[in-house]
Amino acid sequence: METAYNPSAIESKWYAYWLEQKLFESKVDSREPYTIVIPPPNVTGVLHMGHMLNNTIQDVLIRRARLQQKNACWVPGTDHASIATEAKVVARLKERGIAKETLSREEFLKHAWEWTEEYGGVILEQLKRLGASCDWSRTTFTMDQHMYDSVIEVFVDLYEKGHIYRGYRMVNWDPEAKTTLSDEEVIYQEREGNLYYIQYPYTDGSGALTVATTRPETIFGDVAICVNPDDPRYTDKLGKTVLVPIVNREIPIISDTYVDAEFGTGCLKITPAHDQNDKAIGDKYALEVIDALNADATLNAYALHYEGLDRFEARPKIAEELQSLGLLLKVENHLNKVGTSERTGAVVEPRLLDQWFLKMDELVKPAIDAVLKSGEIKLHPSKFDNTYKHWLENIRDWNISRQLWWGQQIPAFYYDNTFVVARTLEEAVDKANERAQSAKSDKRYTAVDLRQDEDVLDTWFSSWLWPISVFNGILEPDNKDINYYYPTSDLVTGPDILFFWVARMIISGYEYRKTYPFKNVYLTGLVRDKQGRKMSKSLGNSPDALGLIDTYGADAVRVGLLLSSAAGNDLLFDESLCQQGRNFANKIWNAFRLITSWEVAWIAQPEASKIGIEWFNSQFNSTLDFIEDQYAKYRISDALMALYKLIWDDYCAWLLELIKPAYQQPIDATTRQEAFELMERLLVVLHPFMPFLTEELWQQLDKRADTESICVAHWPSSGPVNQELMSQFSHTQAVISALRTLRTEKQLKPKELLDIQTQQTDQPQVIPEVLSKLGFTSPITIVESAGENTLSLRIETTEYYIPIEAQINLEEEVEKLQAELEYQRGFLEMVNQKLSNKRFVDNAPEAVVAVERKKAADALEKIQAIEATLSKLT
RNA sequence: GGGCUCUUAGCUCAGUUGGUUCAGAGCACCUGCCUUACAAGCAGGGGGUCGUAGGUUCGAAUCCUACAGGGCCCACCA
Repeated sequence: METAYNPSAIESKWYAYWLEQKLFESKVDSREPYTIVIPPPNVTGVLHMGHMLNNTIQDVLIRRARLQQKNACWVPGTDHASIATEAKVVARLKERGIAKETLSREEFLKHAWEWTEEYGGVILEQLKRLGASCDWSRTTFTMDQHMYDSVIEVFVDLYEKGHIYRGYRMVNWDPEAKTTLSDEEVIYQEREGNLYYIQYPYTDGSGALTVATTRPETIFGDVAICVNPDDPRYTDKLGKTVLVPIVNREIPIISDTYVDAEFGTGCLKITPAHDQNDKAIGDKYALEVIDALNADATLNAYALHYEGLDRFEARPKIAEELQSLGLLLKVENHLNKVGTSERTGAVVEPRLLDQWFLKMDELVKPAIDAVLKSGEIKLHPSKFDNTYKHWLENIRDWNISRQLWWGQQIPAFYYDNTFVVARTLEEAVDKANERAQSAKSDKRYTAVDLRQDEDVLDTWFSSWLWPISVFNGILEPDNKDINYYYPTSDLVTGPDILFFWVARMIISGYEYRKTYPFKNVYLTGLVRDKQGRKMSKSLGNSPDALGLIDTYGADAVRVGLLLSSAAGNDLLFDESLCQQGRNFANKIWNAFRLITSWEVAWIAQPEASKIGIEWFNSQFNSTLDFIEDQYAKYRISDALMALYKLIWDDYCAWLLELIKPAYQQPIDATTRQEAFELMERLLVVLHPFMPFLTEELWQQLDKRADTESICVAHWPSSGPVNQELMSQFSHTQAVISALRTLRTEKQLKPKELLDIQTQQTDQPQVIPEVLSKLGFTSPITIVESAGENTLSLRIETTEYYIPIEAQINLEEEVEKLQAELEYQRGFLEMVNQKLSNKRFVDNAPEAVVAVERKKAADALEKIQAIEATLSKLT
């Protein structure tokens, strides 16, 4: 065996083996199911650090469940991501000189499917490199036929239940993608802008009214000027009219308490077509709506000679013209929040459009209760409860239509001046005719009379069904998969899509399965770089995920990611984390090399080995209990760290050193057997974190049948813990540590056996066999006095004081002892002071007072011992 | 603007109901070792008045208040 672990060949070998053995495939059976549905990545996405973290956690959970003999099912898949994917397809077409507008819907979709087939699923292949144990036979794409049909079914159903409606409303418009966005898809950013003070001349020629605006290009849509009714500056102006500059259109001055007299000049221009609040005021006072913008955010004919110009290009030009007209009073710098598109980054334009909405007020109720009242669903960490609650309680109707082609086309069919909602065109024709019939109309419709809505549904309107639709639970609500696997067990995702996705899945779960979609939600943190910056392409600070696997091995990367990422905490990623993972893999590799290198002989088991193994069993059991507890709390990092220490410190550093035979000496059969069994148990517990390494070693550790894999080995159960032995052992460790320190400080040769003489002052006992095995002889004798250049001194360990005999420098030692004496006297005084405090003695629990008394007694004892030693020396 | 949350060693973080075991872990760092599993290692070591200022208490990293500085979420101030 090589002296270092070399992951690359091993990883591909075992992944292929796992697939071949179908170890990740799950079928309904009588075992307890453990289900995770993957947060489907964008079908054309590539693996980044966030995915790696997220999917490693899922894999850890699913592999552990598998070892616990549960029926583990991890459903993988991808999302069609309508805006993002459509944008990419449009860009590629543009490169080839094809404009989307010149294509029919069918032609465009053909290109989109081509793209999907070309790049789709690359990310799933990359997940395999990471070791993800998904049931690939269940791979699902949100545009698969049954997934598509599920979405349509749900739309029709919700429409029929009255939850979906069509409305002419102010919506968020992305002028780049030329589609509407939901409120959640708008990201507000602070931008440096200007506040323009524009003068609107009174029609009666009595001067002008000054209005402050950040968007002078919208003056073409102005329909009124509004002031606060209590603003004394304007009370005599109410009822007058002013002229909109440039277009010279006459508009009234009105008043409403909405206007803040403190801001700007206290005058607000009302532009109902381009601002949510203006629309509200416009509606209140029955004002006209003038839309001065085109879909691509260029100005239209209302803007006269600015027609065709982009809104941001027009802005300074309009300011210039106003300046030349003498109507621009001043321009101030102004910081304001601008809504931008989550996908394209374009500045979002509020627009009045006919759109489809999902009414949320009723649907949301069970989703609130599930997390905050019944506790059916738990968020990890729970600090997200508040955020979740706030969002759901203030939820607004969801705009679910998108002006795109890539996605599920809205199943609404228009004819005459009305529409029907139906699963298919045929069904729509029938419905239209039924409706005509019941209205006693003679009119009859055929397919050519009906025209389907051009829009598609928001991507999240398909992903909110994911935990149900991957098991086909919408179309066949009683099939055996959905009944068995749903509700799923755990969901692992980032907090950035808590609203987009998690909350909505909970809503749809209660609507369509009458129960929660998952029991636990593990929210990971964001992966950031060492400086705490978000990883992004433009900063170039995002490491190549697959490159890391190539360099360090998948196991090492997994460990590196997990070691320092508590749930919900951002992870400041640094490559050194992977190094730590690699070092750990190597440590285990070498421990394995050691135990498999021994010759076995039929000799008696040394006492030290026997004790060591008994101790390690206790240590293992107590650590396993701890690990189970950490898993139960979803503290994966802590579980891993405990295991890391168990393997590195306890197994390698202590146990192996204790049982290791002398050079080229054989080992007794019992010890070797025990060491192997312990290693095997450690490998199983480690397997969820480091699947490849553990499989390799597990296979080499014993003869395994072709079909045997650590993936389906049995998770060990905890056993009894010998507390007394644990205590003795840790005491012995402390003594050894103290002795080593002494040896280092006194610069004794490493190999030199240090004769120590210990005096037991209290339980627990040191274990002489352990001391001896590790290079310290330890006749238990009491040293009464110091000889020449020899001192009986006390070495402090955590709890006890052990007299040690060693060669030392007397002067130095005296100095040290005097310092120690002073310290102890001060300490004693402090404790005595506390003990003479009546309030303390009366109020503190008995045990606490006893501890203080013991401290005092110990200190006194120490002082006396030091004084005695000093008197002998001087 | 509203709400939530955080501040503990150089870094990333544990620290449950205030009380022995509370001032910890991993990494990094320093010193000495190429000792026959592992230098991707071994042995040892130094680091913190727990953000600041008050308060409650016999006792505060822990509870309360204010302040300072981060972070997150939400919100229509033109």
